[in-house]
Amino acid sequence: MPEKVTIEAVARSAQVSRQTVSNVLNAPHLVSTATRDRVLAAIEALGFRANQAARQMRTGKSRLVGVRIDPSRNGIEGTVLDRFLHGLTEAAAPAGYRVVLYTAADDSAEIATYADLLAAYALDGFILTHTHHGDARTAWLHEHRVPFVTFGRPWGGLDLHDWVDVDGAAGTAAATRALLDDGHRRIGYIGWPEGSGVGDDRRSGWARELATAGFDGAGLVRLTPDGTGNGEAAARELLALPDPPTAFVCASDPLALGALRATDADRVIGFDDTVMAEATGLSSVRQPVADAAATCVSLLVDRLDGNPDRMPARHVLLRPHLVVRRSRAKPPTP
Amino acid sequence: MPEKVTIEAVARSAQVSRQTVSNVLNAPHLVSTATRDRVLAAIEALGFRANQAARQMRTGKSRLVGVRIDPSRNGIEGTVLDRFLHGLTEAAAPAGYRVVLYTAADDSAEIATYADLLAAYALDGFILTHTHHGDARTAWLHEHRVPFVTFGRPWGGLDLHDWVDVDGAAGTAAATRALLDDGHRRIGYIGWPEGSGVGDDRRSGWARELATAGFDGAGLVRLTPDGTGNGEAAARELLALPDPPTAFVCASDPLALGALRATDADRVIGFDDTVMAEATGLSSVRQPVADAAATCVSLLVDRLDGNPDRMPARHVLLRPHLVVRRSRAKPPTP
DNA sequence: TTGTAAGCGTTATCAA
DNA sequence: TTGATAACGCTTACAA
Repeated sequence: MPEKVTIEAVARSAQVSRQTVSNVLNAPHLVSTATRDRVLAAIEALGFRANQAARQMRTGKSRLVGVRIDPSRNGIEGTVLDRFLHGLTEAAAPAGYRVVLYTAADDSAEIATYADLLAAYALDGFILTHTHHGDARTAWLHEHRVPFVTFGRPWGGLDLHDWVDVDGAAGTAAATRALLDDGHRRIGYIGWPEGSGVGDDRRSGWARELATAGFDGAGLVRLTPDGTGNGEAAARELLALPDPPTAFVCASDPLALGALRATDADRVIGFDDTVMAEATGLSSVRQPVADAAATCVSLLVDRLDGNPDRMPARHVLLRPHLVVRRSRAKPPTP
Repeated sequence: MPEKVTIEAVARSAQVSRQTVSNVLNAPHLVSTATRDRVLAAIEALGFRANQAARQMRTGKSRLVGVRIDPSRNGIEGTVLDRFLHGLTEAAAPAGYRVVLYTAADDSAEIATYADLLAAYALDGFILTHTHHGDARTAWLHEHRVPFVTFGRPWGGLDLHDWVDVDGAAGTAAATRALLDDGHRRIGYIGWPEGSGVGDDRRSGWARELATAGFDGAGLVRLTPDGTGNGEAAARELLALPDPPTAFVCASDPLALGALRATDADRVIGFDDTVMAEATGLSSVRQPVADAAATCVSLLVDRLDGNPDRMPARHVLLRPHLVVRRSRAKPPTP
């Protein structure tokens, strides 16, 4: 390991006391320009980097934030979560923070982990994903005054913490709009079973856009989990209708990929713009995941560096955009 | 935040000195059973958790290991990396270690980050991915005596560090074997351009298995990067041959998905078993990523807890397995 | 503007 | 077997 350079060594090298070096670092305005430059030069020359452990003992701050990493359950989340983690790590570093990972099987296990991480490593805050109705985690963190930001709205829970989310409805609305613009009039929706905030949100965008355009989506919905063949079966059911849809908006790329086996790519739009969309030339709604991550970091860091308490909860809703692949179909002959 | 419980509080509560509590934690054999139980009870009752920063100041160990998180470039790596990170985090926790993330644009940036992470946070070690020929990172870490394990062989570089890898050749060999068992005799290979250790390795498994069975793969190879349409184009080229292949082994799921558009799923096998394989019912070779992660952690922790120096480099090669989806085709009529 | 002293929570050393 | 003391590297009073 590289031998360690302490503040003491810098002080000796710059011919000042330890405290002056510390002041250069933490309160530069207290130090004369001449000494500051001399100290800075010494820091540079020796490659000094303040030891966090020692710093933490005095300040109580670790400059570490925690994020849970999930097993990529139903796949999609995996790739989005991955981009999210990368975005967080990249945004946190320039702000002087590092990301620590943890896993947890459920909310209560996660809460136990908070306690552990807080006591042992003094994490400064957390970034939560997969918020849901009646989330025990946010309640616990709030109660214990631990700073945190969620990626995902509280979905029916109390709205008293910072959150960042992507407007899924706006995404499916844009997809629907694009299909309408291509002349489609009957546009089906293949999504997830009711009850998940994210799924319901995405469906509402399709329904809203269709209604706005004066068309009716009644009967053109099939709800099913992601999974082999599910998207295809749903699409076939809809296509077997007396007055079948000519295009599909889907809640996910796996579902869209299934629908694709029942019809062609120009009439199907997926969600999340995963590798499978890219690999098959499928149009898909892309979440601004890196933006979301950067925003989460920025909200959290604001709170950590500012006064954590007297700061109102802030909410940011980002708009996804449609990634169009292949030329879309000409108006269908009705 | 939960109020902090120090070793001092435990000592008072158990009517012993601070040092005795510390001994119970770090050298239990020095303490009588009676006092030990009393101290343990107090620890439990107060919910004491040793402060890592303070501990680190004495021991120099942070119980933190670093892992780089990449932007999911060409997609596949994203989902595999994601599973890997999850596996690492899950395996590290019971061993008392936490995972810290960092990003880096290239090797030299990563090396700069090591220095930073080591100086500021005193990370105990690193787990590296994406090893390549002439990897400057492993050289630097070795030179600075920083413990590390790589997920991936050194591919031509010096073999003097611990590594864990998946035997890609065994995977494509198994895929080839399965197609041979189904009666296929001319089996094409669609893979990545030459030069990447991983890609060359996968191709060699197909070639070897075909040769072993007494068949010839000459002319049945197409090499192309992952990307929209590439797999399809490659498959079509091969199918246009005078004596075309009846089945395909592919280096990745995106390539396989492309090939799938040129022929049917029963004759194509992908690699990495990503969501797209699952969503389309494609057979694919699955890497034991969680095993690999657990093995990396175990090798690293061994080295950290044991004597880091006098320990020979250890290498572990894990076997992937073929995930068969859909019934495979009957022997083709030649 | 700079320096002195104290203390954060832990463990290593050494004495009892 | 247990306990007192010092030290890890830093920052926050406070004094010069």
